[in-house]
Amino acid sequence: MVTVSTSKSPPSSYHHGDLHSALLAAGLVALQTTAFADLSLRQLARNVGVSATAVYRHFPDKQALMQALASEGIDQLGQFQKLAAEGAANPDEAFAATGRAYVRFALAHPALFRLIFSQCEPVGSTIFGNNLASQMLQDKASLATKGDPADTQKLMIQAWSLVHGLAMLMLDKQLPTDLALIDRVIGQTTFKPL
Amino acid sequence: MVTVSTSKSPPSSYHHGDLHSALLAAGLVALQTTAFADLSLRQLARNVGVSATAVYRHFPDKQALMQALASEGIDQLGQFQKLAAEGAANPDEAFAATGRAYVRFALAHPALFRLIFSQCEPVGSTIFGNNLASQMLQDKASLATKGDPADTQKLMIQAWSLVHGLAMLMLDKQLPTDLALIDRVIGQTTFKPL
DNA sequence: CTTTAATGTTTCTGCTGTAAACATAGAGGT
DNA sequence: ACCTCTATGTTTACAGCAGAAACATTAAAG
Repeated sequence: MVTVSTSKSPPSSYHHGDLHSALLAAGLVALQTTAFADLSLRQLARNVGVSATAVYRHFPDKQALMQALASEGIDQLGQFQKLAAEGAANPDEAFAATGRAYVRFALAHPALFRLIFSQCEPVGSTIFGNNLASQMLQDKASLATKGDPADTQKLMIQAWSLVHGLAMLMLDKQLPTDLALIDRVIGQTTFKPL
Repeated sequence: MVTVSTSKSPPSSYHHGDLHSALLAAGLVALQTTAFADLSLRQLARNVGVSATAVYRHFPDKQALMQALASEGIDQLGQFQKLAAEGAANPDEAFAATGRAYVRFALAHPALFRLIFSQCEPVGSTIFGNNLASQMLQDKASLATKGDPADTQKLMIQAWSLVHGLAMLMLDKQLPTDLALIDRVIGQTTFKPL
């Protein structure tokens, strides 16, 4: 997680103090209003008040910065899902809540959400493995399928596909961005197409 | 649909003959090996053998070209789905086959598939409305839900989200690109989480 | 204090989209 | 046959981008 260095460093000209974190923070801010494809290293450098090529002292290239931002996004998503699950009454509700949180996060942070998935393999294999909520999810799925590992895997993938598709279609304006629709599609209880 | 003009025009220097179609065709070819974000007007112009700015006589800007390509992609996807549905034994099978075709098309034409959805609103509201197979799909869904319009809509959106999510997760290497997995996730029969 | 490694800056190259001015050729009117 | 108009090309130019190379500054370690 990026801790936006509130700690030290009066901006004493030349050396910035913590350019690495500053760039990540600026990146996250920029992603609130800019599509990830339109992020420019130079613009970020300008925002931070540093020359264009200074970035390369901290990231080998643009993609490395993007990956770091994506990783940040994965953490935030996971935390958001965890929070949603904790507010649920029972495991089934928690499973559904995690799905709703997934879609809501995507709608709330479109550019960041897209960035996460634009980094394909790099970010450390799969989001799945890196998402803070995924272990908890697996447990709940396993519970719903009474432990059968094949069914559990199938349920997980179906649920993930459903929420991911819904999120993407809404982000891409193929479906209306409608919170009630999310609930209707995901359902209040565990997703059970088996 | 782009008919790759086999018809006329010996390339008599200066005037190309049918640059509009040639650019679309070149674009579709390029998309077989290049991510849509990496498509360059200049490269396309080079491939077609024309100066960089000639493009602007036929498309107001880059996005217009992209939209035209996206529209082409929607048609191709629709045809592919239609074909898949026609080979099915019953309406339920046809519905599932259309979903499988959706994912398979995405895997076979990743850049084109992504391009379609990157064009958000422009392409003429929704893919949904423009997809050749969508009316047929709606009929089959309506049949499965015994005509209830709310349930039909819900079924359509669930099915679309499921296949779209599966396709995107596979394209983004979050899930293995595994044809058997597609079948298991979509199921052989109509998707019935109701 | 001096050396050195980390972190900045300038300058440069080659790519991109696109605007403006100019060139060419084919079609229609005389 | 000739002139003109319009569609469709080309050249040139500009600004913004990612990134390489050479140089500057500074803080910390000897």
